[in-house]
Amino acid sequence: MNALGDPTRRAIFERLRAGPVAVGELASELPVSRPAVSQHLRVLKEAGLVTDAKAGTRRLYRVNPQGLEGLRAYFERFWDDALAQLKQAAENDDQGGKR
Amino acid sequence: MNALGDPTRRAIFERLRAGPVAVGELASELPVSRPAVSQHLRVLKEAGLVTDAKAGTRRLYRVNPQGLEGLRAYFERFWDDALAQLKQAAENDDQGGKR
DNA sequence: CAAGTCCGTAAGGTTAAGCTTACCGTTAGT
DNA sequence: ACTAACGGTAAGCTTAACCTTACGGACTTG
Repeated sequence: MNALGDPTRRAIFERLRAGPVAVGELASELPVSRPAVSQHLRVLKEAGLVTDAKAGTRRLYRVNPQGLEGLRAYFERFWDDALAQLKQAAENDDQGGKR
Repeated sequence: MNALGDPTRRAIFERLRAGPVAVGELASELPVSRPAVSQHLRVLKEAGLVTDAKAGTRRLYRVNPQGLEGLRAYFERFWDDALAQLKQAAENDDQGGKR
């Protein structure tokens, strides 16, 4: 989750949405250097959001559907709870808890 | 999205999932000071993830379902694209890779 | 083997994020 | 009106995130 907090990393992630891309190509399309892209990719990889595969001398990165599923489930749960909270607040004006 | 990048902010957000909470109570449950909580709440509010309402001398914060829906939709779209990408990659492999 | 790509890692500098203390406005109760 | 509780804001410091340059390893080709 922290991984998507950085704008550059989100840009990389969104670029990867279209399909596998090599590190150099990513760097050429972004306003940062190639090593910076490598570091961002490492963060994304450790977060389980992307996977990498050697392709000759290059290295292709792509989105990891499993990692995405985790985030989707996270927000889905949150969303359901928020709705339940709203419904309960609408039905009951009761406020418990503190005095 | 940047709003949920910070661990403390995520803790606040998850605490708010159970229902409306006042600023002081949040601070008492977290390892940070009350002003820090206020600042985090401001970020969350500007991101549209929470809403606030005066309640006497206190101020109750709660999760904003609309903001959550935006995030959910974002990942949903990503999820669909990732699946499409996977399917296409599988088809390409079927046709025999190129060299 | 030699040369050329492509990429990851290390080291260092710079900026911004997060936290704390201090101060002030607002609301409620006595 | 006075006091106390609650919370937002300002100023300042500290740490960590991010970027760049420099270097070295892995792989392919002539």
